[in-house]
Order: sequence, then structure tokens, then C-alpha cells
Amino acid sequence: MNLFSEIGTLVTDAIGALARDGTLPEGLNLGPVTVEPPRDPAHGDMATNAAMVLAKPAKMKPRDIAEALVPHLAADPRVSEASVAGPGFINLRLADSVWQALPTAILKDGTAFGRSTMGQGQKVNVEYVSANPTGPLHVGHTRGAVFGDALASLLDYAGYEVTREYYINDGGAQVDVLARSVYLRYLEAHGQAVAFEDGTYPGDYLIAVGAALKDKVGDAYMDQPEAVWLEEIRDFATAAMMELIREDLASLGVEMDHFFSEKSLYGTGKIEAAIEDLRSKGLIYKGVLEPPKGKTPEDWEPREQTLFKSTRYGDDVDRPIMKSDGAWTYFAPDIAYHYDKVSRGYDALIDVFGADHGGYVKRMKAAVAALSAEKTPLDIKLTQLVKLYKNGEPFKMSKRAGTFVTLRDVVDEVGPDVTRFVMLTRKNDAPLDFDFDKVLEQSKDNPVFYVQYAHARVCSVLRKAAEAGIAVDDATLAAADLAGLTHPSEQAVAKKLAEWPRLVEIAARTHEPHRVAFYLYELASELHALWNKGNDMPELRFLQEGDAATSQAKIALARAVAVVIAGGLGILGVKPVEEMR
RNA sequence: GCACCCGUAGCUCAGCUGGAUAGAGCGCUGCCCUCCGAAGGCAGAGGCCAGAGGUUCGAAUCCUCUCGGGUGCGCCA
Repeated sequence: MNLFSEIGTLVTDAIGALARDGTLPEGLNLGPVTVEPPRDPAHGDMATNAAMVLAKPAKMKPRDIAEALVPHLAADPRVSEASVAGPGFINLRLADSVWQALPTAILKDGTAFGRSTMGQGQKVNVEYVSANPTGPLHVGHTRGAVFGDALASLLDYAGYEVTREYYINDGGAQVDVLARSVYLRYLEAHGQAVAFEDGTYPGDYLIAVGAALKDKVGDAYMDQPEAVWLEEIRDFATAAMMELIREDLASLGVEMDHFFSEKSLYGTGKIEAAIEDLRSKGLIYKGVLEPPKGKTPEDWEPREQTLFKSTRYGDDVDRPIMKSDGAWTYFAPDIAYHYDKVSRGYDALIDVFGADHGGYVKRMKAAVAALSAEKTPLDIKLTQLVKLYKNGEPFKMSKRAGTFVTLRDVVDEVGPDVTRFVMLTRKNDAPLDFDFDKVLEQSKDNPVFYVQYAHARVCSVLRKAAEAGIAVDDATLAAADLAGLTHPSEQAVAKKLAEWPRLVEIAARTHEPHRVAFYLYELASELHALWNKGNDMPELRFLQEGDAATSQAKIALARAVAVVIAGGLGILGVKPVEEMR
């Protein structure tokens, strides 16, 4: 039940009627026609720009179109008032009964209220985290994990069929470094003193891996050259790191549908097949790149390389896919991986990268455009830096990894729910300050608390009502007569609730889950405002002593707020609380 | 040098495929608990939306340029 699209249909129907009676020309493009909440509530409940956007194609004055539309709109029982304002807006005021029907609908649908069919079951692949399997996840990954997961849930809620996917970078040089590092820990487990040189991973988290390796192979690799053990230790260590990463993700409540191994692309002909696809389209050639202007590397020499003609699809320069020694560059398996995703039949792809990979966006989009013959859109969302603070001071060190703050450090400190909500209180491409103390603070300065508090307050009312012997189960509340909910503060809450289905669609369309978090804050604010009005005006309190029917009507509204908050938090992956502790 | 992101109240940030008088929190000023949770609410002050052009009935939003900040730029992934 999306009121805005329902009224939108009313508007387009009215335009259709005018077209039939000759007032307006036939076949007007109604795409730009919108119905949205006006910025100023004094203008009414909804406004449409129809008259203004149709003026030019219809060759009429906006106000004339508006005047013609108004009678059609006003005739609908849901519309209590329609008027023309400003340059040609049509402002609509809706009947009280429209708002009063809303909590009832919410109580019937539960947290499914707001679900949309916008996606029409289209298949979307969301790839996120995709951290190298060389150690625990750090804060940067945490933001990507939360963002990607919430985006996936949001798209699911909006009617898409979503796959959550993780690309394991287990094919490059960094997993060899991992293997050597684990070998050192293995020697250490055998009692040898070892030195961690530059280019190895010194983190404590590999100690257990070295010990486990010793348990598995005994002294078989002692005093053996790298050629003997490298491959096996690499597989062993990579598996251990992926286990670690899965646990990290699980602690945040993130569960992937699919892990895709980069290594599986090598030696299987998959990279070659992807490159061959590009070659067949005339997009692969040998050539020499120009050095970047203004910043020529010291050791620059012109070199002939195998290049992908990414400039054909909007990139700034063509990109090498093969090194001079004949090995693939990192870009080649990435092309093959996306080729695989495209051929799995997705209608759309989304990659979530850290902002430091921003330079990679154009070539990746170019590759997918080429591989899919421009049929599969790829959106790449970049997540910006997280700056950590503790007691107002920048905070960098991890107690666990020694060098960087890990996902576990954050989750252990503040819990998964707070971590997730806070990570979504900024747009993905804006830097985020994360203050360990502030996010646990119980004040309206802290949006996590503020939203949870609203939910808890409703739960509190439900408990009080039950104690007073009033039935407040959802079925009973859904049957309540809400005609008495006429106060502006009550209607303001209902109107905010009405925005929820629309907001879900906007957030899903723009791939911006943070909008959900901001909406929940606004909804909580309306609830708190109404609650406090009850201080001065006892008739606005949810619980009316000795009047079960009125109480149930008011509590139905409150409960509807809690349901939408729970549904919204569900998208963010946050559990609503029933009491503040 | 080039590309991408960003620039909105003193501070931290929202702002809907372009909509009417640009919003919130913090901070500041003044109010509201014999009252369902005051962990909250109400009111006030505070803006050339970095700047200049352009498109449009209409621009914080789209285009161009300038300034300022961040990130990235061929055998690292």
C-alpha cells in the first residue's frame, strides 16, 4: 500500500480523462509526473507537478491544465481538497479516513508493510567485502560489509532477487606472502626463533595457523625449500583465513550466498575464455601506453603490452591485461570473474569497493559493458574511510592484530547492532567518524539510541496496556476503529508512516541504504513528539484509563510505528529492542 | 598533468529521477515532569547551499569553468 503511487495513479487517470475529452492532447509522456510530499505541510498532504511538466508538450499554460485537473482529483473520495498553487502545483489534502486506514494496514501486513514489487524479481548480484584472505577484517571492511549487506536486504525488500557474493583474491602474490608468513609461524611452533622481514605478515593471528600446520604435517616441511611447501601451505593458510573471515562476518550477522575463488579462474581456461570474448569483439590489441602526464614514474620505459580497449566504453586509457613476462595482470581475472557473473544471467551487478579503488571503476564498468554487450548494468559503490575515535581522541591500534583495528575489535566493543546502524548513518561516499563512546551514548545525539528508544517506548505502552487488561495483540489492534485519531500530531505520525513504502523504493533505486536509517530517525522523532504532547494534553496519551476502545485506537498507531521501525531495522540488519538497558 | 569523490548553519551531516519560504543533531537562549519511560519534547537565534556563467516555468540538485579538500593514475592486488 503505497499511498503516493495510488494518488499518482489517480493523477494519471485524471490526465487520461482530459485527453479523452480533448482538453489535453493524447499520448503525453507521463514519466516526469510526480506525486510527492510538499516541503511545507501547510501546502497540504501531497503535491503534483503534473500541470507544469505537461505544459510545454501540451502547449498550454500550467495553470489552465491544473484548473482542468482539479475537479477530477477532488471528485475522488480520498481527496478532501485540491487546489492550484504557485506556478502550477496542485496541492492535495487527503481525507482523515485515508490516514486512519494506514495503521490498520500496517498491523495486517506486519514488517512486510513497505515491501515493493518494484524489482519484479530481477536478479541482482551484490559483491561486497571481497577482502584479501590474508588476515582478519578491519574497520574499512566492516563498513563495506554493513553497507553491502544492507543494500542487499534493501533490494530484496524492494522485490529483487538478490545474491550476496564474496570474491576471494586467492590467486595473486599476496597469498604467497601469506604462505611464507605462515611458514615462519610453523618454524616458530617448532621452537625456532624467526624474524619477520618486510613483506611478510607479522600479525598474531597467524600463530595459531602455524601451530595447526605443525599438528597436521609434523616436521615434514622443516628445512625444506619453498618449492616443496609453498603451494600446500598457501591452500592451508588461505582456507584458515577464509574461516577467520567468515567468523568475522558472522559476528556482524553477515552471511554470504556465494564465495567465488579467483584461483578457480586459473588453469581452467576461464580467463582465456573471457579475454577471447573481448578479442572477438575487437577489443584486445598489443600496444604501448603513454606515461601518465605530470607524474612519470622514475623507471618508465615504453613497453609493448596486451591491452583491453576500455576507452571504447568511457575509460581514460586502455588497460593492460598481461604483464611483459606473459602473466596476467590482476585486471584479467577480474574481467573473467565479471564475465562469469554476466553469464550467470544477472539483470544487474553491483560491486562495493573501498574508496581507494576508485580509480578502478571506469575500467571495470567498461569491461562489463563490453562483456555483456551493454546489457548488464554495473553499479560500483565506493565506501569511504572510517575514522575511529575513543574519548574524542583518534584511535588506531588494535589489541588483537597489533597494527589495525579489526572488525572484531569494533563488534566486541559496541555490539553488531550499534556497529551496523552507525555505519549507515552516513552516505557511503562520505567519510564516517566512529566514536566508541558516542555510539553507546543514550541521547538523541545518538541515532541508534534514539530509534531504539522509540521502539522501546511503544513496547512499554503495550506492556502497560496489557497490565491494565486491554487487549493489544496485532489482530485486535487491526480491528480497532481509528476514526478518533484526528489530532495533527497523530496525523503527522500517520503521514510519516505513509512515506515508508515510497522511501523504500527511492532508497532501492538509488542504492542508498542510509536513507532508511535517516527515515527511521524521522519516524522516531514524530513518535517522541506525539508522546510528549501527552504531557500537556492527557487526551493524546496512548493509554486512556478505563477506555479500552480509545486506547486500542491510539495504541494501534503506536504499534504501527514500532512495526515499521522493526521492518526498517530489519533491512539494516539491526534487532529492535523492547527495553533500554 | 589527468580522472573520480567531496564543498550546505559555528561544528557534524541530511536534502527525493530538478519543485514552493533549504532541514536535523550538537552547541547557544528561553520554556515543559502531582503526566503511558524528561534517556524526551516545545520555541528562538543562526544560510549568498565554495564562486561565476549556462539550461529550465523552476537549480543545493543538471552542464561548463574557477577556487579549495580527499583519493587514484603501465609489469601491486
